[in-house]
Amino acid sequence: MDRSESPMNNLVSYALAAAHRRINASLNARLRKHGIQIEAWRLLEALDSGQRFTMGQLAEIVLMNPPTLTKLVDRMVSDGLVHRQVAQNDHRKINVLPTALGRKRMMQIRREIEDQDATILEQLGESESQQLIRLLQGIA
Amino acid sequence: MDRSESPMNNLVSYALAAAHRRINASLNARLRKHGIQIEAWRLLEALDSGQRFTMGQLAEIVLMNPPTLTKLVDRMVSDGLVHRQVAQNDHRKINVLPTALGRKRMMQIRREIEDQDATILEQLGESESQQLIRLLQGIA
DNA sequence: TGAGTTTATTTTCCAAGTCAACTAAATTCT
DNA sequence: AGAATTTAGTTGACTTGGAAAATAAACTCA
Repeated sequence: MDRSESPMNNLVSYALAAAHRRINASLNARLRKHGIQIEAWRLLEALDSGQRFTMGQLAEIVLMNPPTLTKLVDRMVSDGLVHRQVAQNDHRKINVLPTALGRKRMMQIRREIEDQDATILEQLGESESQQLIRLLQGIA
Repeated sequence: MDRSESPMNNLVSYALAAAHRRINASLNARLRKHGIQIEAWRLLEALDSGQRFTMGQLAEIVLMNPPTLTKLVDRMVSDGLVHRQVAQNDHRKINVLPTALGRKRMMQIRREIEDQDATILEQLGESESQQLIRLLQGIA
């Protein structure tokens, strides 16, 4: 097992960045034809549960910083995918809600993502994928 | 915060993105005090072997697209960390070489990175880290 | 040889991300 | 109550990233 091609290859952080880059690139290529960003899909997917989420909660879920999320939601609002609603109990908080179009778009894209994930599953095998997820969750 | 009901949490791609985000954030925080970007460190680290690398090879190693790397190298040149040299055998290719300052800076930062990686190693354990790296390399 | 193609890197123009400052609502503390 | 503090989200100035086009050197082959 030789991975000492460079001193970086022994670092978890590098292996993680490399793997992330690769799968993100292929995910992005797939989503490009839907004209949507991966974070936007995650947002729609989270919203699909029917649960109400605030901007802050969504920022954590979609893995973005708050200012970046604000701008993403701005774009999604003008694309008619979601809308904002001030929370009734706390007027500082903003709930984001999906539109009918948003839900529809999400369903289309979900297939693409599952397909992508199936490719990884096939490449690594079922049990190794499970284990990979487990190890990754140990970090995050 | 349990959101394992969400369909995203079973996806390798999501677990990977979440783990990557977390470790990158902590790595960035550490490197901020050195005023350097993680990709810049990777570049200096690669160059440290003494091997000559072209822009294209470096783009792969530091995990950046060529246009982005061009800009990073521009910045590093004006910071006095590296310099460019047209390859003698093929005048399309550009070799990037470290300056004395670049080498010095790299050594300082290497400690920071190794320290960060040790934290992960501690958190996951030696053998699980090895296995994580192995699984990640199966993807990349 | 030289027109046509491929390869390496950079440029341009635009989209997205970051940090720090800001607004506004809620909470805390005398 | 009401000044001070904390929390949620946005804004603005600036930096970085990305796709596609441009440049320029090397290769192909009739």
